[in-house]
Parts: sequence; structure tokens; C-alpha cells
Amino acid sequence: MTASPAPSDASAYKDTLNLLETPFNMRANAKVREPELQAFWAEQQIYEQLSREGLSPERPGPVFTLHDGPPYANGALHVGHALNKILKDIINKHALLSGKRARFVPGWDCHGLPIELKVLQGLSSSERAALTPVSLRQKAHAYALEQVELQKSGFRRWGIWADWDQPYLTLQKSYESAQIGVFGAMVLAGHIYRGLKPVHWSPSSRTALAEAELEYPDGHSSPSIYAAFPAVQLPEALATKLAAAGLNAEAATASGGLAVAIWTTTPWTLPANLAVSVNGRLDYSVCAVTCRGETPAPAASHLLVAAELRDSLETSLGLQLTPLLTVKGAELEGIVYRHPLLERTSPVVIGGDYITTEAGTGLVHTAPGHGVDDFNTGRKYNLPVLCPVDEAGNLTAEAGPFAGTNVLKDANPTIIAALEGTGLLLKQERYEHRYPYDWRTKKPTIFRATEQWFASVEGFRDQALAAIASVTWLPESGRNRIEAMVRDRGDWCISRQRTWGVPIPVFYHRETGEVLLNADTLAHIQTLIGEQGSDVWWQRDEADLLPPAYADQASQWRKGSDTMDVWFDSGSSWAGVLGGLRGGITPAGPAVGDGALTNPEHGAAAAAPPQATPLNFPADLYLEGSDQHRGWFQSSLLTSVAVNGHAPYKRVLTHGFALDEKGRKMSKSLGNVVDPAVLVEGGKNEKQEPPYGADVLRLWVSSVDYSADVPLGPGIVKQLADVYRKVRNTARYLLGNLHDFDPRPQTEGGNAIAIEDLPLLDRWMLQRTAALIDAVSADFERFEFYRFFQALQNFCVVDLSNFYLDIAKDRLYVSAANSFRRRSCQTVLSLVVERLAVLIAPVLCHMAEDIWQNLPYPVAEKSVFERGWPKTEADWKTTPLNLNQASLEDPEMQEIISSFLNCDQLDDEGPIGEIKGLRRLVNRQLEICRSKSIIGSSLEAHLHLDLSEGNVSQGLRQVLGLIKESTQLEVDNLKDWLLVSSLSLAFEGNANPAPDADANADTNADTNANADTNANADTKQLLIPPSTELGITIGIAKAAGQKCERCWHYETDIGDHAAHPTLCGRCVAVLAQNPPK
RNA sequence: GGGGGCUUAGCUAUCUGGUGAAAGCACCCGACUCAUAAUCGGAGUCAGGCGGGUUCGAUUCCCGCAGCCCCCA
Repeated sequence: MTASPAPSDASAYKDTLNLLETPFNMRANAKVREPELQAFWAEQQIYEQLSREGLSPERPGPVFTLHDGPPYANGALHVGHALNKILKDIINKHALLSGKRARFVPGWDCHGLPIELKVLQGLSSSERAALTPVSLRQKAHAYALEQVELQKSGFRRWGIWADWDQPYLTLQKSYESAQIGVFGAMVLAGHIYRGLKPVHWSPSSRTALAEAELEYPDGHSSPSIYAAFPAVQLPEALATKLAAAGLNAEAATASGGLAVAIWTTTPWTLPANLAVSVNGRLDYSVCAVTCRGETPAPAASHLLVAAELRDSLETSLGLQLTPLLTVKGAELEGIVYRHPLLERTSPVVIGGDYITTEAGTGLVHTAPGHGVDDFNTGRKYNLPVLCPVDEAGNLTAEAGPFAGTNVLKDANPTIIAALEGTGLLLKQERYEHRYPYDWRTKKPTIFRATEQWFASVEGFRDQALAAIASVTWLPESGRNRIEAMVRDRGDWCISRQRTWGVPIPVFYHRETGEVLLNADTLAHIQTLIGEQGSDVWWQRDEADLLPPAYADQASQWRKGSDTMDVWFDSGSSWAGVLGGLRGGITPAGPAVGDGALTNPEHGAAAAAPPQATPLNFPADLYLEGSDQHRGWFQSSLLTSVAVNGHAPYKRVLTHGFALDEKGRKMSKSLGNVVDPAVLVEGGKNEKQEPPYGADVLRLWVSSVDYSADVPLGPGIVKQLADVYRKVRNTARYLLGNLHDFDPRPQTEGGNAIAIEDLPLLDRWMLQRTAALIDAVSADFERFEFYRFFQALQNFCVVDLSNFYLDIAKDRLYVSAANSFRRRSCQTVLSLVVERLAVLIAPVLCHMAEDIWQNLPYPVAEKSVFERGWPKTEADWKTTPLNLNQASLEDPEMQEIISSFLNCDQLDDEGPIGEIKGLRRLVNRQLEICRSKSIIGSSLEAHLHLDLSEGNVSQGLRQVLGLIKESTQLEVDNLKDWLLVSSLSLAFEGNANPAPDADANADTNADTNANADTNANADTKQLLIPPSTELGITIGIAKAAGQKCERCWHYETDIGDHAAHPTLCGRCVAVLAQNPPK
């Protein structure tokens, strides 16, 4: 052995250490790096290849279809979009890594009122006047495409993988055509009908609205009135009872006699009143009216009210109500009353349980044209659907003297005034309640009976409920939610009086109004739209829209002007995208030139990329916010059940809403909005709003339990950025210590140590990694990504950084470059980093790829995503341990070995967990010394452990026995694991002070580290009083000898080597192998 | 107004009818200066939104209230 010359400067020994070396930066520089990585994926066609071939082209994996619910093509992306699309992407990327062909076709919902209004708002009044339906539609089309591109670029920046060049848009010809196909199939199945029905109507936008288009702002108040409707006729039985109670029929029905008291918050509906409804099961009282205080006498001597409400009505009406007779509501049927304002009479009828005693009088003013309950009740009694209100909300001639007034303006006061004039107004007051507003114009809506097209849910409700039962709902509560909705919902109004949408392809006879809608016309229009797009409906006249067979009668027909509810658009995506339409009416052929999406199963592959993976129908998964139980989940279900008889999806996963850190909704007024674009790319002031990158946004999505609402705010983002950096630094450390490592086995000329030759410590690390793989695999399978997030953090922080890597520093830096002690550790680092990269890839896709691209040795896969999901290696857990032969045969030791090998759960560390516990105790003592400035680094300490007391935990004693038996003491060495320079250990039954676990491991592998020769251990002076905890007595002494300049350990042989007077024997030996340059 | 959901340390998350439930991060203190805009160590914090009930005993079961969120009318 030849000693190398000593470096001139002592600190130059630093250069003889094997320190970190990697271009993988500590800081992500995400703003630049993430787009580079995305470009790499694009160039290498990683997504395209994996989604079409799976991991192996020879054996393509199963198709997995997560069908994208189309966001509305309007407005900037918000964190809700991020939550939704990133969740989908995490699932898809995990599927791709698992070998599935997860092709993701993104979609956009492009029709509808908001876009139409947006376009209209951008026009001057003269432009607006000159607008034709076709030109409006062209502008809306262009606007939607613009918005799609904006949103698309945002999604791509988040690292979402999808067929971005072949998305589906509900305005595409092929999509529209498929949608007509769905509509047609429903028509032919008898599920579509036309009828007069009260629907939510917005006078401000002159259209019917879907429930989804309504909002209920706070602070709405309506003018509520109590009114008396004079009875003019009584049923026989009631008249008899009344007479017995002292009120004869003649008096009751005379002017100023008995009246029924009603309450309404919509006085403007009074002209449409055709009945008063009562609840047959409630009690009602005929009461004599006496004036009280200043309240003027009403034009009725007796009032009929719900018995339960009599008290409260006395107060609110300011009248004394003396009950004469109380009867069930059912007995009131047959009363006829006179309309208080118009010349007609109407009946009292039995309504339903919607009539309660919570407010009002228990008798409900019923206008079948202006309320759903009213309509249903009216239908039972064959009442006409009277609707004296036009589309602008103006009362028509049918409203008699009130014609011309507007329901949102002067109709109420006018009618109230008229009522007051008759003496039949009992009371008026403002009433605050939630009231539906047009979501777009923010103006109140009304119920108004109009001619509409409906899908008769009644016709397939049972099938729909059966379909719901066959779907897996995650979380399970989603099932009850949608089931209740479908069970109770009424028919679906699918028509809209708007221009920007897919037309309802129907013709009306110009004279008779007869409807023309059959297989012929449907197929013809479907083909036309498939070729020309739905503009054709407005561009052509009837002669060119009707099938040839109707050519000679074209002039008799008028095309309809209604468009479809946008929920019907998106609800048809299973047909437009997944090709789920079978049977008579099918989607039209390929559309050219609009990026149309097609399905190979229907022979329409022209616009699709070559070898496009088919999509599954029903889809494997739908994943949207929980509000879509009423929206897309339901509209998709209803159309699919109506046409196919089954649901369009196998599983439905829902997520909550993104709220701020206090759990409140994000809003501009609260100033708590997190803009995902700012989070990713940084704000105007990058110091205040740094560019965190897409991975941090993605990490957020993974970190929260999305089955409930999820919080997000600046504080949370900062924490996530810290976690991101911790993971990144851990990966960087792994990469940086592999710069001279060849992962091939030593037998093939590489540096990797065989698993069966690894020391205990390394075997434990592999076990932990295996446990992580198992746990995280299950987390992804169950879509419980927050568990992955927690496990990842704990793995990086606790297992790696705090324990394994902390101990590894000495092995990696100090030991000779090619020593077993170092190569064994590198073997583990290499195995861990490659698996860690894959495990984080679904979530931290950019970091994972960055790690992969910075692996310092060649790997077979050009992208981390080609590696495939890691499997737990069996031999990481089961390979025999490297222990002395004698101990392997000892039955007691065999038990310990098996307890080591069998700890395969993440929360079960097995015997090594005991060491961590010991470390905590030791660290506590070291910290006491540190706080007294007695020592700094733990290497300045000599540790005296006395376990001879007897109540030391069995586990600790076992694991110490295990270490003692290791044949690789240069690694499995307690003093190294506890990061002290020397150690003496007294065991139970071992009166002699034990062994100072000694160094020189590199050169003296056969030294029994626990066989002490240092009889002075006991006499070393303790720096602080020894502490005893859990039976373990810990004493801290100053380590003997001097600090080695190179490895910083305190050793007694410093100065023994003339060439390196400041080094310990171990370092001298290392330098002999690796001479300094 | 009706239905559903949530409420555990500053943040995210876990757990449980019964001794101190509780991890990681953040914060505070300290060490190192060979992961250095890094790394290591130590310490503290709530008796689990509020009120009531069931029970020998509840954070965990039930009811009510409040706040927040979603859906419906």
C-alpha cells in the first residue's frame, strides 16, 4: 500500500470525496423546463404510441375509455377545470403506465345561450339589427372555436395528455349528425312529444330555460298577497254541514258571504287562475270574520282557511277569525267561486301534498299555465292551460283589462290595485324567498305555458332506474342522488327558442299545424347535417330540407325554429364520440374539414388518425363534478337509456368543488380566486406570485380528498411547493450519487450488487420501496390520490431523507468509489429512483420525466412512461438475509428473520423500526449536549448504550441481535446508523462493557464490529447525566481521538500515517485506492 | 323552503366506543457547512365546530344548532 502525498491544504481532502454530481437542478425552473418536456413527449409521440399500442406493440393492452365531459366553450379556465381535467389525466396516465390503451378524446360544449349572448353583446345595435340567424350562427361558431383554442392551450400547459388535434366539439358536423340520430331514435321509440306546458321562461331573453340555466340569488322579494275568492256554489254535503253550523248556503254564496282565502307571491298569475286547490288530508275551517283594529272590513263575512293556520292568519291579516265548522279538504271539492277580477267562475279542487300549512292559507291559487303543480292538478280536472302572457312577459288580451301590462313591471301593482278596489284583497306584503333568475341576464324568470318539445321520461323511467342500479357510483352516495332525481323528475323539455344550437328537425303544416317528423325526414336531415353542418337548416328552405318524396308538397310545410337544449347536445356524446348509436338511425358518414371525430366501428375513419384506438362504449368511466348528477350524467343516461336501454358508462366518479382556504366559494368580490394560469406561469410580480409550474397544480389535485369539496389558496400552494421541492431534492440526491454507477450486474461488468448480497440496511430500504409500490398501486386503483400524496411524502422524508440517505452519506462520500460499501448503496439508489420516477409520473409527470432524462446511465426506455407501472419484486422481500451461518440455524433467530422479511405494509417497518425508536432517544440526548454547546455534530460523540436492565423491548433486542449477526458489518453497523463516531454497548447478561463498534470497515470487512477491545469505554467521561428510558440507558461522551479531516469521524489513529497526518486509517486506505488528482 | 355533504393541531391527511389518537409539512429553537436558495436534530400546539342524548365511558352512535358547500323548489 502506497500512501498518496498529502494535499497541501487540509480542506482539499474534500476533493477526494465522492460528492454529488448531476445536471438535475434543485430548482424546477418549471416555466421553461415543463414546456421542454412536453415538447419531448410530442416529438417522441409518447402519448400517441402508448394510447394506440399500449406498452407493447405486439400485445396491445386493453382499451380504457375515460369519456371527457365537455366543458362549456366560454371563459377562462379556473381551478375547477384544473381539478377535473388533472384528475382525469392522472387516471389516464396511470392506465397508460399499466399498459392500457387509454386514448383520451377531449370535448367542448359549443352551443347555447351564453355564447349566443356573448356574440350579441359584441355587436352594435345596427349590426344586431342586420343579423340573420345564419350570420349569428357563424359568429357564434367562430367565437366558440376561439374559446376552444384558448382553453385547449391551457389544458396542454397543465401536461394533460389527449387527442388535442382531434377533439370533439358539439358543433362538429359528425357530432350534430349523431345527435340528430339520438333524437331520431327517441322519436321513433315514441319518447318525444310536443305539448303545452308551463316551463321556466325568461322574459328577458324570451326563451324557455332548463333548470340548469337558472340561479337563485339571495335577497329576492315578491309582492305577496292574501285574497278572498267569493264562493258562489257549495257542494250539497258541505252546504248541509254549514247550515247546521249556522251559515246557510244562500248567505254563504251571496255577495259578501263566504270566500276562500288564498295566498300568492305572483299576483300577475291571477288572470290565469282557473282553480283553487286544497290538500284533501288537511283540515279546513269556515270562519266568521270580525274586524280588528284599523283593518278595513273585507268583502266577505266568512273565510275558508286551513284550520292549522287560523291563529297565525288572525295576526297577519289583522282579523278575528271565529271557526264555525271544520272539515277535511276533501269535502271542499265542488265549491265554485267567482274570479275576483274577471267574469268567470272556477272550482275548488283537490291538489297534492305540495299543499302545506307552512305558509299562506292552505288553499292554493291554481293557474295551470304558470306552475308545474298547478299544471298537474289542472290536468287531473281537465282544466284548460290558460296562459295570457306573451314571450316578453306582457299580458295578452286573454287577461282582459290587464292586457299590456308586464309581469316583471306593472302587472303586479295594477292587479293588486284592482283587487284592492273589489275589497277582496286581504293583505299585501313583501315576501323574501328564493326565486329563479335567468343565469345569464340575471333577471327573474316566470313559469309560462308554451308549445315545447319534450322527452317523455315517464316512458323509460324504470329502465333508467335499472340502468342506474347497474352502474358503479363513486362515491356510493352518488347513486342515491341521481336515483332520487330520476325517480322524481318530470319530462325533459328539450326545445329552446334560440338560434345557436342544433335544430329540432321538424316541419309543421302551414295550415293545420300538423307535425312532420318520421324516419324519412329524420334520416334525410341527419345526412344533410352530417354533410353540411346544422347551418343547413337555416340556409335552406323547406324544399331543400325535405326528403325527395316530399318535394311536391314542400310549400305546405314550414320548418320549425326551435333548437335543442344544450344538455341534449352533451348528453348525446356517447353517440357522437363513443359511437354508441346502433340500430336504424346511425350517425352520418365522415365529416370533412371540421376536425370531426369518428368511430371506426361505423366505418367513418376518414378524419381519424391512422390506427386510432377505438373507444369503449359504454365508457369505462365518466368523471365530473357532483353537480353533474343533474347535468351531464343524467342527460347522457336518459338519452342512452331511451335509445339503447342501458347506461353509457360503467363507472361514474365525482368530485367536489374547489373552495378557498376557509371553505368559501371563490369569488371576485371576496378576492379569494386562485387563477390556475397565474399559479402555473406566475403573476405580474413574480416575487409575489412565482411561477410554480403545472406539477404543483397537479400535486394539489392529488393532495386533497376530492370526494368532498377541496380547498385551495396561497397558503396551501406554498405548502405544496415545499413538498414538491422536497420530492425533487430527494430525487436529485439519488441521481447525484449515481453519476459513476453502472446499473448492470457486476457479472456483466457493471457495478450493481445482487439483491441477495445486499446488507440488512439496504434490504430494509428495498422492502420499504416495495411496500410503497404496493400501497401506491392500491391508491391509484381506488382513485385515492391523497393517500399517494401522503405516502410519497413520508417515503421521501422519513424513510429516505431522514434515515437511509442520512446514513448513506458516509458510505457514498467517504468510502472508495468502487467499494462494496458504496456500490451496494448505489444499487439501492438506482433501484429506488427508477421506481420512484414511475410512481410519481401520473401526478408529477414533468418531474418524473425530468428524472428519467437525467438518469446518469443508459436505460431501455426513452421516456419514463414507457417503463410501465412497477411491480413489487418478490426477492426484495423473500431473499435470505446475509447473516452468520450459525445464527441462520438458530430457531430463535429464524423467528426474527421472518419478522424482518414479512413486514410488507407501509405502516409496518418491522425490526428496523426499533432502530428508529432508538435513534430518537439517542438524538434527544445528543440535542441536550448540543444545546449546552458541548458538541455540535453527532460525530463528536461517543455513545454508551446499556440495555442490560432487562425491560428493553423484545423487538429492539432482537434487531440488535440481528445486526450483530450480519456478515456485512461495514454497513450493518449500529454506530453508523446512529451517526456517532464510536459506541459501546452493554447487553443483558453481558456484564462486560460491550463492544465499540469499530470502523475500518472498508478494509476490514471481517472485523467483528461488536467485539470490543476498548476496555476504557466505561471510563469515558459522560458529558451529561445518563438517561434511562424504555429500559435503555444512554450516555453521551466525547468521542476519543481527533477528527479526521476527510470523514469527520473521531478516531484514535489520527497521526499514525505520516503521509496523511490528519486522516484516519480508513481514509488513508481509501486514498490508497483512489488517489487524489 | 326541502334534500344531501362537510366541520380533528396554521395546512393537508389518517384513526378509534375506553389508557397520551395523530403523520408529513409550516412555524419556533438548534446543528452542520461533504444534498448548501440544501441537509440533520429538538420542541410546542387541539382534549377532535357548539349544545344535548344513548352508554359505566364518545372524537368515534343518535338528535338539535351554527358555519360553509352542492342539489332541488
